[in-house]
Amino acid sequence: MSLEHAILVSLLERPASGYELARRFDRSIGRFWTATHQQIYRVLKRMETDAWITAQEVGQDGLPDKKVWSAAPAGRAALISWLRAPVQPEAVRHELAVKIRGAAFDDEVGRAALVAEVERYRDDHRATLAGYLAGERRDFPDPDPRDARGSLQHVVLRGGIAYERMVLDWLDDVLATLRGLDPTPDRKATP
Amino acid sequence: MSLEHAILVSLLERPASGYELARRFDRSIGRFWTATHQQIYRVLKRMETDAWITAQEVGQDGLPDKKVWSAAPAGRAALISWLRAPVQPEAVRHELAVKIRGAAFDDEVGRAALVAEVERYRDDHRATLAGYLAGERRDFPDPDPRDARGSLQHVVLRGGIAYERMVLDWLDDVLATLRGLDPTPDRKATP
DNA sequence: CGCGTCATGTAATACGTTACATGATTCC
DNA sequence: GGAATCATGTAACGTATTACATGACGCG
Repeated sequence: MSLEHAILVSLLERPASGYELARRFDRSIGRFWTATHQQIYRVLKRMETDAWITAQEVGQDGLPDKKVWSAAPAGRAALISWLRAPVQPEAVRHELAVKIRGAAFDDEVGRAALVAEVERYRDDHRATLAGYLAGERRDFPDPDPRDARGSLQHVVLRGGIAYERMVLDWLDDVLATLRGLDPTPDRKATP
Repeated sequence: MSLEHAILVSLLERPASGYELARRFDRSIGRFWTATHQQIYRVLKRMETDAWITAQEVGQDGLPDKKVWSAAPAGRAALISWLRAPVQPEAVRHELAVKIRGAAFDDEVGRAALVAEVERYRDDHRATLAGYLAGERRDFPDPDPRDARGSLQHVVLRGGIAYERMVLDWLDDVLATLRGLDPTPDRKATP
């Protein structure tokens, strides 16, 4: 597991409150690691008892105080030891692929619904790609290879961009395939 | 959730015992949905009580009897209603991306270890791609657009192939980036 | 004055992972 | 004779998701 580690990386990049972390997990870090605020608060609590992070209370004008968390030396050490451990193979969960193979057992109506869903899904990914490209122009207009942190953030972003482009091409392939099918459902398995 | 649905698609494609399903989830279906035998047995039990699937006891020479599961009409109906529901956005978990961004806070030794890990990871993905391409040559040597089931299985496989190619290209980019870094860890966050 | 956002949580339930368990067969 | 595979599970634990809860502030 490594929500802890994703949080440590984020806090090393810049200290943050639990709420701010949750928003980062909705935006930039969410590109490669998702988490909800409930998970984050629970893990922050555990990390504090382990002395991986320390809080600083910060008063705000008109808003309740917030606890700004920073990575402590023990947290940095835990992160580094995890960084040097072998990468676990990813657990793949691709719901759309299940639906596509399932479409063999649905009829014309269901296939049309799936085509519409794939188009909507493609629109989402187009928007994600546009957001990544805008972020790249904003954050990396003039890459500096001596800036390790920036170079690493940039290569992860390029991975997101490559992923989205691949998905968009594949979704075009999926749509062409779905549209080219005979409209009769496959009933071989239940005659 | 949709382990149930992945199982239904698999059983509609071909009835199977729990054990056979677990092996499919290690191989072909595992490309886009992973599950262990413990999960599968638990879900099969639930699906049987819901009358989504039915078992047929099959005796085997020298081996214990096996229960061969098939999708029942209620299961097919449940699958079709799920197929027509909106696709949920995927929850992304990309451990390697976390490690890459974390590498900004590790030193030369840690970066070298990460380079070695990325190379190993790239070898795994090369092997996966080779396996997909071999499967494509074996199962789809002469695609027939009138075969809906085959066309849909094939487009999902092409998605896997496109994904692996994208990952391999990106890993080359990652390696070039890691090798081009200044070997000093980034300590701005913990001065 | 109601809605959205900032900010922080608890509780219940569902899901996933790891380890353990059993017993037969086939292959080397 | 030992290892691997077939076949089916149970138990314990940890993680994730969903719903619920609270309260202050700012905007229109």
